[in-house]
Amino acid sequence: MLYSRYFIPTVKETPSDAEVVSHQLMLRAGMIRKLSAGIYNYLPLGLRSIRKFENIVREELNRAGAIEMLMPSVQPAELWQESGRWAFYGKELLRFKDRKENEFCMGPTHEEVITDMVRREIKSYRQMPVNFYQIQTKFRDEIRPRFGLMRGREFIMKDAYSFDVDSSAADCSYEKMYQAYIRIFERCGLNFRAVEADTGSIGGSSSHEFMVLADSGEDAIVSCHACRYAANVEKAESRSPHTAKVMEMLPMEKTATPDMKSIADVAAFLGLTEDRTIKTMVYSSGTGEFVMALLRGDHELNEIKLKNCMGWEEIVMATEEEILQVTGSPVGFLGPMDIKARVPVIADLIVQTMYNSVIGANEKDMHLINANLERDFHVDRFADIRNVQAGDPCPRCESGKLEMWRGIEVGHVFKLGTKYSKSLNATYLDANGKEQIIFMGCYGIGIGRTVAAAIEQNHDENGIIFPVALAPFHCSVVAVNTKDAGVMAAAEEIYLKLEQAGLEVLFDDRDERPGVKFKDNDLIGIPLRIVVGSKGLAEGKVELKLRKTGEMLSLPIEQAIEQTIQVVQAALTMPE
RNA sequence: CGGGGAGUAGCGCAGUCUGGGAGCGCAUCUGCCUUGGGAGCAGAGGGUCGCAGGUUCAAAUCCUGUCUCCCCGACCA
Repeated sequence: MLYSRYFIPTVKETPSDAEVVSHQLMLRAGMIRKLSAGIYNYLPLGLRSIRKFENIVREELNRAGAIEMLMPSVQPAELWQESGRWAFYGKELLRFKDRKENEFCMGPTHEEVITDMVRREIKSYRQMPVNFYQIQTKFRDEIRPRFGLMRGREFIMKDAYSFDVDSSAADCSYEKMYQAYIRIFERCGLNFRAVEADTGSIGGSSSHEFMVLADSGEDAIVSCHACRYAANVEKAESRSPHTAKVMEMLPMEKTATPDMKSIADVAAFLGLTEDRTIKTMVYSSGTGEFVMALLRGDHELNEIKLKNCMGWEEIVMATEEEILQVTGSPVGFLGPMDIKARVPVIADLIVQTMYNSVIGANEKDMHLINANLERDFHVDRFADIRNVQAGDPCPRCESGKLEMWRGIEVGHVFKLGTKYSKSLNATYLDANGKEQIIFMGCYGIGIGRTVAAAIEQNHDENGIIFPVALAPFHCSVVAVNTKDAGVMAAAEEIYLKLEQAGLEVLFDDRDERPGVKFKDNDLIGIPLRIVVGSKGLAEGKVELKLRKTGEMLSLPIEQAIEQTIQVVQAALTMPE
């Protein structure tokens, strides 16, 4: 490709509305341009990287036996009404009517459409297992799109759906996809973890997320340093505490803590560490039910765990008025004693092991010290309702401790069970001619998000450092001075030879000063660069520079070509 | 949806408080010059100041409304 005839509108200054590095660099490198909030044009260079990744996904899914198809992005409301999600999905589902006043939506995901197709076409156990996938544009009207391709409203997603005769066959399909995902992200050279995850609104029995590790990630994940356990913090289990040694209970006293509303304030005021306090929080189901949650003062409540524990569909923090109604106390001094309304009290497991704690007196400006379980206050149920912390013991192995990371969710696999096949009545006849419900799994990969995550993980102050597998071009050839006929001839020859070898080459033939070309080549992240200049050429040499290491080699032309080909091929070789 | 911020040339911004010539840097175009890390000189083009209404002799600037975008939060494969 001739740079001068291609279209790479690079930008020197960082656009003011881009916050994270991948967004900034994709804009600066001329890969994307915003059309509207969360909606982007993919410019030629950006599209090349996206296609690269799509093809890796295709190759690995085909290898795993999945079958590609394509579903429409516009979907009829009836299917969503049938599955029950028309009412449930909320404003994220973009709805509209056609000229005949029939209701439609832009597909945010395709469980309904694929299940509808399958229930019409798959009738026999002989037709399974089967796994359909597509790479297609989704639309989700996110409350707050941000970070460029990281969280768009319109975005490209690979979604796959497996159909099996029973639960154990479905587990097998799930495992295949899980392994395919590992290969996909490994081929991209990404540093990632597969973690246990909450199933959220998609539902189903269990799921794993594939997380690219990056400080800018929106998710917190933990992994055990000793065993394979890894989980999203939303889901990560805290190990039930060893039974603590029994301590002598001191007499409880009420003490004034004027205006001390936070745990930090109270602990400091009383001269104690935060782990000696118990904090009390009130949550609502949004439908008039409340729960009081007790946690050790230095711990954080995990709303998802509490929600699941209560069996609620929604969970929201109670408002100050609601708290006053329920407890009779203003926020900041809550405790489980003498509460006005009868609400369940759920305490984190570790509260069982606490003695002589500080707890809100349920009265303005008052706390209790030396409060003890059972003697002084009652708990209805103990449950794991806190977020794990870095350094916590691993819930699966004896010696491990949990490490904490930030991650970008690039893939998610779910065991759906019969959630959709049941509501949409997708059944088959088994070997005995008996009707059975199909078992499903679904599997997503954010295409644009993965490319963005790769940039998030691979960049420096000069720009993107693409892994070879995702680079829009494998290498570039830079002619330092385009007016020098010898330089141009040599550069062109190198360019042609590399292309003949099957490499994707960007030939920077622009009539620009060298500095401009170097800056642009660095910015757009081409892994290898051959620079042809008059000085080196006089000695028959050119320069080969590796974007990643900055390593610079002065080599004879043929050798530079050979090495470039070798490096690219080595990087692209598929595992096994 | 709550809180905060911003819309002035393709990009980054000043000007708005205190009303009166629409500006700066980069980019673009022309010419000269230059060619190993975003050069230099000279010249040129480009903006109904987000939109609508109001106040005024006069509005980018004051008032009202409205739209869009960004950040934080809640929310979310």
